[in-house]
Amino acid sequence: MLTQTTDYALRALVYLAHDPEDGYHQTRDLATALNIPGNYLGKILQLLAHHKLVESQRGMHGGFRLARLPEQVRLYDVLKALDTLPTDPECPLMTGGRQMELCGLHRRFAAMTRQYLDFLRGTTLHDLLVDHSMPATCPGRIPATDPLPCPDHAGHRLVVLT
Amino acid sequence: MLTQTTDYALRALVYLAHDPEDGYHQTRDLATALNIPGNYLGKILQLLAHHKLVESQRGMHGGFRLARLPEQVRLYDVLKALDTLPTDPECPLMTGGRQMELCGLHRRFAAMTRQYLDFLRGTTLHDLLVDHSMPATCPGRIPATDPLPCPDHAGHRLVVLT
DNA sequence: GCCGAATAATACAAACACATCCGATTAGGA
DNA sequence: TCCTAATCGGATGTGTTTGTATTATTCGGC
Repeated sequence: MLTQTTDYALRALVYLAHDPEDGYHQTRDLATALNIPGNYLGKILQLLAHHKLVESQRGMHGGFRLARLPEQVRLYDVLKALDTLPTDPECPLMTGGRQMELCGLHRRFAAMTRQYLDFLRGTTLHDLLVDHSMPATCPGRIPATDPLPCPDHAGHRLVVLT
Repeated sequence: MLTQTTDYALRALVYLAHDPEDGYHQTRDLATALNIPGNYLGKILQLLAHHKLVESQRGMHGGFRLARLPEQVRLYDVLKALDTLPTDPECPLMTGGRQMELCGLHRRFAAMTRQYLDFLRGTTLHDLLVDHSMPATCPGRIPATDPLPCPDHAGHRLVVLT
């Protein structure tokens, strides 16, 4: 569901979103705090910077910070920047005509995909932070399917493992 | 959403499911009909055979056929055989303790994943064949989210592209 | 019962993407 | 001017998707 790269990116962004006014955070700090290979995280952050999701600053006291408010960064934007959005499934048995008729198999997976995309479009970094309950903006009605079992954890950023 | 291999496998199985009593179908025929590289399809079919989803017969008039009735093959079984089921996401920030507490990010993706798994468990090859409407067994409530736009196409197997 | 054609089964390898690491370069602060 | 940290390019290992070739079965005809 979540590719490694995407997971790393989202975790870093959530970290940065905790208080957006906090200035720049260095790659190394993020990497150790989030338990992510530093070199790779660097590349991911660069990608996010190219797509204007984070801003970078070189030199001393440099690092990365969010380029927008957490409310303005949808998961959709992140996956798009990383090019890990699921593709619109077309039935490969129909590719010839413009007749966009999906076979039963692909129609179902298309529905799942659309639901997933709705979820990505309806959820922002801010939603992930608040987290007391599922956000009203989540169209996937996930909470109905499965009420969250675990209690929330506010000081999330401090709970990082060894 | 659907990996290439999984898509190939499901398409081949749906093909075979059209009439399960029809005897054996050769890899080459499946490959040309479904527009799938034959060599690779052979490997996939072997995998499915090892997992008892299809039966194989060598030699003249040999090939592959379903090992069970279409109603008894869930998408879940197929993905499991191909080892492409999504893994239960655990929050990587918590891996140390047995305290299975997922952070907001991973909790949401876990919910999406569970929904996807329910869909896979609730859908069989037979459901894909009938296809007049979403099957009652589909717990993902996908139809509510998105009523299927396209009309059904019964003679699916004959509609294969050039 | 034996031979040869048909077909799955298996092995090997090339091309590509993903995840990871490393070293050299560039820019900003003190 | 130095130190620091991002930036950039390449090298490595693994997994996926595909192609080619060889082997092992099974069937049909003689």
